[in-house]
Amino acid sequence: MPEGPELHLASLFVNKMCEGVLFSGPVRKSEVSKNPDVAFACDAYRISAASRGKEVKLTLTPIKSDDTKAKEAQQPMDIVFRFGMSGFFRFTAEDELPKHAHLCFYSKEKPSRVLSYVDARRFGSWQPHGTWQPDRGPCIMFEYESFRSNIPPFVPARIVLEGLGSDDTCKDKKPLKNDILNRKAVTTARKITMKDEHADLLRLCHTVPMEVVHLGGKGYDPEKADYSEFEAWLQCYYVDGMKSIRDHNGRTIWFKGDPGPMAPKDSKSPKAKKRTKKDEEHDYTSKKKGGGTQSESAGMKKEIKVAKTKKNEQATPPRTAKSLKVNTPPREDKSPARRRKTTKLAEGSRRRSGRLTRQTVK
DNA sequence: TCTGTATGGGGAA
DNA sequence: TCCCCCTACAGAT
Repeated sequence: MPEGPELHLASLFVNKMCEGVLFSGPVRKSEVSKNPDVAFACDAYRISAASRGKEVKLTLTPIKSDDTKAKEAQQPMDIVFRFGMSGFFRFTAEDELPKHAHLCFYSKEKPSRVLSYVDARRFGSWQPHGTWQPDRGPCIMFEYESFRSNIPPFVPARIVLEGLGSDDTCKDKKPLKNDILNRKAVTTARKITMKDEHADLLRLCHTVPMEVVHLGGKGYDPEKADYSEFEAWLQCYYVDGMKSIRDHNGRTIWFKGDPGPMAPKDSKSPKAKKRTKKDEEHDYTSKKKGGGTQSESAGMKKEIKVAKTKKNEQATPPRTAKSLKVNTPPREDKSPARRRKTTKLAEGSRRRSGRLTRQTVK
């Protein structure tokens, strides 16, 4: 499922920060981004946001003035964002524009404030005049009934899904559609989840991200937010005592107990992963010492690209370590060193709350 | 300085 | 099915 909760929180963030703010001028794109320019310039406009699954839509709405009434009225523009691995929104002073800000909306006042789309890895994308991607499935958080009705049962998942109807048979039916899931409902859902090992898998796809959305008042700021509450909520991902295996795509699956019959036969934990020939070929940095092969030239090409990128972007001061307190049952190894290690490795990913599950079912 | 890890999604094979 | 698009950062060397 990944980023659902995070994208939704991003839309809430935009609406909160941009409420009452008048934006003005052109939308500016960084030079390094390969995403399309946003041909929108307006003397005065407002910004609002909505989310659906793993997409966020910004709507730029021009404000009519006497001047513009005489001219042709400018139309609103939707821009649909997908965050890739590292996208998020910030709202800052103009002189505090974040590194890797790739699309910027400037407020009308001086000095300006800026709503910026920030994306270090640049895997994210945006589409001017965009629409919700038509071939995506229903939003598991806010189109739960649709999500539930037309899911073809993948054969490997048959055992898990067997016996599930198209209807949600759980007693707690509050968190549907655009209803607001209150804390009481979350608690109820959690009790059901904990109580029944065979809790409805489809429902968990809905309740787990909704729990993240409703974790409470820490706000949305992927660079500065306090993730301790979220980290305490995690039950499996990077939690001491849990197991992990790489699947055939090299993706790490976290779980506890028996991995099940479909576990990759030669799978290893991430740390024990043996370096393969494919890894070597993929690793352009190690080619520096080699001699004149085709892959080397490809590697060098990449290096040049990397150097180019670094030239365009300023260095970031090192981040300070964040503390991690996991409020789950006591574990054997609680040494600060161990905790620091797992925390830092996971930090960047764990903060991407939506892609995490409390209990991975595989 | 080098290496491994994070893993969404487009597109080629 | 797999490559590729990218950067940040911790830990190893």
